[in-house]
Amino acid sequence: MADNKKLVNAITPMDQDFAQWYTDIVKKAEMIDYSSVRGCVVIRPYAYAIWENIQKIFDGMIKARGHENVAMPMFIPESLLQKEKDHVEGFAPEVAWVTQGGSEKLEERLCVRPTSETLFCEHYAHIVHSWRDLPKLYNQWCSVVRWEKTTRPFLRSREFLWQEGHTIHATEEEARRETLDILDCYAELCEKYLCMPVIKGRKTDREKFAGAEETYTIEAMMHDGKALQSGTSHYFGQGFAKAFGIQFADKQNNLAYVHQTSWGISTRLIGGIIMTHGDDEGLVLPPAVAPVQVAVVPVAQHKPGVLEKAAEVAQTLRDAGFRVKLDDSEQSPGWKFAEYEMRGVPLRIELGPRDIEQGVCVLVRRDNREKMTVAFDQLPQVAAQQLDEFAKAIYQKAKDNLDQNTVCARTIDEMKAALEGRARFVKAMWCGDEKCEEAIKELTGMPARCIPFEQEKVGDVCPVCGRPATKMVVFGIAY
RNA sequence: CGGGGUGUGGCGAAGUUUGGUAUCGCGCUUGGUUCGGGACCAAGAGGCCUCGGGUUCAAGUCCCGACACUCCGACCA
Repeated sequence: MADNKKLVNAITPMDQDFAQWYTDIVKKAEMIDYSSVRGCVVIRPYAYAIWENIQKIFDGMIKARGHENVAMPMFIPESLLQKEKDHVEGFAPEVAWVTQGGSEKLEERLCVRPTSETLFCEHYAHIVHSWRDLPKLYNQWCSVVRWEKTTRPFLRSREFLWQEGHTIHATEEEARRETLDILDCYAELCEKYLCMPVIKGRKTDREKFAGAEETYTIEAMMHDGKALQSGTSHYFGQGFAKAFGIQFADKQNNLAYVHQTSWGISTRLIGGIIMTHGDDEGLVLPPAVAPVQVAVVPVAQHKPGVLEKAAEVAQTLRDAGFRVKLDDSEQSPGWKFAEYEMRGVPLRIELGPRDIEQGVCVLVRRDNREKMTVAFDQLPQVAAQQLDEFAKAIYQKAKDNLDQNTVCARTIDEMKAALEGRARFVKAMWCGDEKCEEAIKELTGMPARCIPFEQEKVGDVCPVCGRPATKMVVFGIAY
């Protein structure tokens, strides 16, 4: 009987089939439900709580930097979308259109926003007149729609939640600094809070955002060695400003165009967390965003005093600022242990009559299943310390994965060889010619992920054309 | 959008070759016994077999079509 149950609830081992493992997790940990529209999912409370925690952290970061939240409409008239040529070309293939309102056919069809540059631009053109109006540091939390061909929960859905920042500045220097500062915020969010090491860098022209002058990115490596673009920040120059007429009188009373940025992170980060830290038992969640940081499991809870003590312990931890779940359901302790491991709760406390007698409880870490006996009066300090070490440990594990699966290559053959058996990141020199970049993609299957800020010299010449090469590029298979 | 796979109570499957009363396990409900790694016993409830058309006395099963999920490719946060 117990065996059958295990079979039913089993998560496909990640080494056997990583994609199936991912799908099993999002369903079994109650993160999503499929809706009747292809590519659109229900984000269930457990996953949404993670998103809310990400929002709180990042929203706090940008508010501290002077950014303000706004809400833009979700519809963009076709004529507005078409004002910037590169932009519309980039997005046209994947926009959803509204052609009818009620029973009336619309004069002009409306696109459901795939991103809101055009709306921000139109608005900025209305409200900006003087250098005194600048900068405008706007952000919105919303959902956007992109009619993707193939979809996967969190990683690529037709509607997804994100944050899009859109700022305009009086000078190029200030706008460029904003672009890079935000990239640093993204890197901090990922590394410090989500425990995901990232590579910061610039996208090649081929990979940059439609309409951008420069696109910057943070690239993370998933457990299977594939890359996940986890955040992106663009410098637009004055391209949009000119297309939309965002002008202001500068200090010398000359009419000038603004310099613009935009940047975003999305619920894709949740997919990143799953694929960075998860294991065959299920999720492993970074403490900073875990909806439950400590699960309290009473053992022999019908015995007098057990539930009372468990409730007291849970409350003590809540008072100390932790997110705590006391599970007093009728499930067996073993079931609860497995359940909270599957859900990735960083710490579990087991508490039974034997412990209570001795004034202790058992604390178990999700990452290594290490058990330790902790006196009640030590609990808040030990929990804080263990959460801290937990975060460091899962960061280090992800960092080791990144380091051990990043290789240098000087020739196409070496690049191909690097992908033996599994996906990896490959560092190689590049001459800067887009044709060579394309050749590498064709020959190895890897697009350029980014030109890292931290450059290394891994060779002297481009592996494709043999010409001198000075830029080191990270290539990899992407989600 | 191209190529595969799948669709049967909430979940996982059998049944489809050879058409003939809808099966099993888990979960759920109720009662009882349990409780330190997914407990056990007993009694119950729950199904237009994805949807739409055909063929047939009769369709989960055969034929045609749609849709969804999923994997592998081309594109993206």
